Amino acid sequence: MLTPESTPTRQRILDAADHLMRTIGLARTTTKEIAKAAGCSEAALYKHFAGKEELFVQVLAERAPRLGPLMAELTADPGGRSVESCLTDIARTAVLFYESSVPIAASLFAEPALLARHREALRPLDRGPVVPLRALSRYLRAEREGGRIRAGADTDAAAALLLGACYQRGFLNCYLGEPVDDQPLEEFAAAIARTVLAGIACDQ
Amino acid sequence: MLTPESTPTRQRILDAADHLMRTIGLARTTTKEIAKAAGCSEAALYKHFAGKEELFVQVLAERAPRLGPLMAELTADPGGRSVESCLTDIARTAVLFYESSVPIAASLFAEPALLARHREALRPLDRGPVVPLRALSRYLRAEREGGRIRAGADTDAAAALLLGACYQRGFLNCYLGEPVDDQPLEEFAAAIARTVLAGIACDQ
DNA sequence: TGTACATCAGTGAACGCGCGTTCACTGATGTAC
DNA sequence: TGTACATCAGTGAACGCGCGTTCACTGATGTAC
Repeated sequence: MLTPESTPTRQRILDAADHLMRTIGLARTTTKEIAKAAGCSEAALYKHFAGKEELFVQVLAERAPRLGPLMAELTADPGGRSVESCLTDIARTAVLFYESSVPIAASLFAEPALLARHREALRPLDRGPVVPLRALSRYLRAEREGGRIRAGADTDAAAALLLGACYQRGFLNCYLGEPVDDQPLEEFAAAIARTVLAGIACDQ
Repeated sequence: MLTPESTPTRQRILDAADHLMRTIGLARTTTKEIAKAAGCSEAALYKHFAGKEELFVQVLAERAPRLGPLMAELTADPGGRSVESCLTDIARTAVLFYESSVPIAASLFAEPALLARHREALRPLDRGPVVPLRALSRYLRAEREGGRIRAGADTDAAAALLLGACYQRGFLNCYLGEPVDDQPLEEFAAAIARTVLAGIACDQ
């Protein structure tokens, strides 16, 4: 069944806008370009959205990738595998996620009014960029109670370090348009996981 | 003496553009607004710059804050103070620096053509966002040779962790328009410095 | 069943506005003789 | 010294273009009787 939100044309418009924002940039993503990419008339945009800003807000709400669910999977069964391999998986996933979300998220700084509206949509506690930080800290606390992380370890700081490194790497890859250095992703993920863990793991 | 590059009107235009990009955003920073803020006519902009894009490129080249020099200061005399207090200083400085540079740097994603031109200006090895990462890694290597950092420690990973955490915090403060959490900057800086150091410092 | 009407997604063409840019010009300062 | 001309920073007004948006309309599908 077709709810108003899942009507095919509407979805094609959102897909087209999302794709254009990533490729030609927010500033060049005009109503004309969106309509052309979606295969409809410009007028059709206004049948589905109140205006251009409203359309962008919906793209952000409905097309933004989410790291939360991915991390929930990776930390679902903490007992089965080593903390280090778990953190390595998280790091690899996080870099790729940030690489995909940075181009759109960052470009909002060019339109503060849009950024402000988007912020309102992030108010719910289970949304927004802080969620992964809290989820990782929670996972580390669980491991601390399980005795695999040192008793005095600062799990918030460890989470900020690991995800921060991934975030910066994802951002810089986009910003520089090429890999930051010649270190493969897998190696980077393993190295930061190992190094942050060295500071918080129990001595064997 | 007045070189063509330091003529007063030109400087006022650059200042005005820089200020507007930070406040009303790249998209709303029009030639009309810049001229008004700089106290000159729009036509005057074209006496000093070939066009709007050229003006923005110069703002990026001449007004972008630099973290490198600040870090050079902080790591100038490594012997005198503890590594932990040094890393704490670096973390505090880095968060503030990133907070100030994110709004403009990020908004370039809205105009990929501008981002591409800016990247060319970052080609010199002593410029660009990778410089602080390398500088911090170099400092840590020096400390490793001095015997205050463990022999096997991965200084690149440690640098990526510390500055990455600062970068993400700076970005999120701007993105969310309010502090990420209620932890004061000083506490955050101390916590991540301590935690990353725990993984790489020599056991006492 | 056929017929008359309602609903609805979507269109082509036009609209006004604000943008970046250019033009012919001005008034002040410097310079040659 | 005065005079004639050159240079230069800066201006007000206009320009065309592309943008977001709206308008009257169409053709297909659903519905009452």
